[in-house]
Amino acid sequence: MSTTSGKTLGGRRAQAARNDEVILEAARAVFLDDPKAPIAAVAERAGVGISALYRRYAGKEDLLRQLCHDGLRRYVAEAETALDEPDDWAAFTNFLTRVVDADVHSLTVHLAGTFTPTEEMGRDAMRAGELATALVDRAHASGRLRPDAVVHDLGLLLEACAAVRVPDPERTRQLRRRQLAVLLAGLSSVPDADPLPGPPPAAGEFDWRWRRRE
Amino acid sequence: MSTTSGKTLGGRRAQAARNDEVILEAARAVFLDDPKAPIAAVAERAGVGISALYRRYAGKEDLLRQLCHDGLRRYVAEAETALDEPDDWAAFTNFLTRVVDADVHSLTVHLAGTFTPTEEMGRDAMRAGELATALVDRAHASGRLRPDAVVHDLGLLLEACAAVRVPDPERTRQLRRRQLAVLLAGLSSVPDADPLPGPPPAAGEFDWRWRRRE
DNA sequence: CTAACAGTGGAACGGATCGTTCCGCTCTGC
DNA sequence: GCAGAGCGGAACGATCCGTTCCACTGTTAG
Repeated sequence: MSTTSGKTLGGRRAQAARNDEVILEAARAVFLDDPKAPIAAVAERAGVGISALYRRYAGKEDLLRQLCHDGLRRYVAEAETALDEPDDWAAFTNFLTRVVDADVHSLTVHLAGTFTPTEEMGRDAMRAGELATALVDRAHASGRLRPDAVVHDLGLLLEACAAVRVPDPERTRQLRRRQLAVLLAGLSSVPDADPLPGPPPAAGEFDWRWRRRE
Repeated sequence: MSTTSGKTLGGRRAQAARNDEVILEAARAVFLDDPKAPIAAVAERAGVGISALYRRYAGKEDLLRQLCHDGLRRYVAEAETALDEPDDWAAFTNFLTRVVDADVHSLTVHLAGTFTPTEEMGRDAMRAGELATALVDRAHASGRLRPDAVVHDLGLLLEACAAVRVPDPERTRQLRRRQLAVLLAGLSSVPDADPLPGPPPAAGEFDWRWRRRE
């Protein structure tokens, strides 16, 4: 193998570099399945020892934080991509489909509270909120989103989809798409529908998860 | 206080009888909030010692089983009540509203797997399935339920509502009603709607929770 | 060729949690 | 007044889990 500082590395270095990916992937899979899985489960799933984990992350909290932040960035990225779509309603539905498929909700909200967030995460979360608002505004403009739906109804919607879980991941994805279809149908404007009940979900009502667990 | 074997008891006996209720209520509240809360939390919430608990139940599993069975019976009772309603669609929606309000789903599905079920529970679960099917059939007959919705879509729906959680219980109820409204709107038949995607949820797909945790 | 070392596996440790038991106390019912 | 039902809560033992530590291995610089 090449030993110089070229692109491809052989031996230990290469294995180490590959482990970076393998470990992150394993962590995603494990914590997606169970937000409070032990760290040893991640190592086992990755097929490495525990040391390989602690060499890369200061502790469990560090790993969780990174994972959550990745999820948040994914959310923002999907929103930005969706905003490029010319059709207002399609932008809205495509965004939700992508986010549900990627299980971003489990990576962000369900992991919150298990670590102290960074300031950058706060900024990203704010940006995420702005982008979501923009998507909802455009969906309203298209006339296909029922007028009494608000941004924070997305929180309910994503929670509902993330709650669908069966052992098989692919089947989970299918059932979530079905759930999403029902919810989107329910959020579509129809001539004379009863208005949605109760005070609509408000800004701070879902932040409680982000506060440090007691 | 009367000491004879009349209806009202005074002193210790009365306190003990009252504790029966208090403890069950506390257990419901605690395990509804967190399915794997420690038993001590129940005792604390009830304002009694741990002994008072173990005097009534052989162990945690016993308590959980009873709680879950109660939830199942409640589900059946609500379904039977709903079936008395003449209007087919109203029977369907009223049933769901009652079940969601009572948080029956958290009492049954979310507690499953933490104990070995009894045969009677199996029978009740089967009866619950039959009643739910009857309600869905009538809803279909009314023409207001979209034709491609199936019984087991109720599982998704209830899961979605149970997933809504905020610290305040009353607010939780409001938000769940809103979620339910969206879902019911989505399940309502409209002239030319896209069919729901994917193979519909099937019979055995939600039973995995009832299998003993590995 | 070899000494230093980055990278690793996994045993071991210490703390936390939780179900259950047990003992001593109180107050009732006879 | 006494036997005992009912109870509070400390104590115990079993897990579980995050983190540390050490011995080992293959690589790489010189």
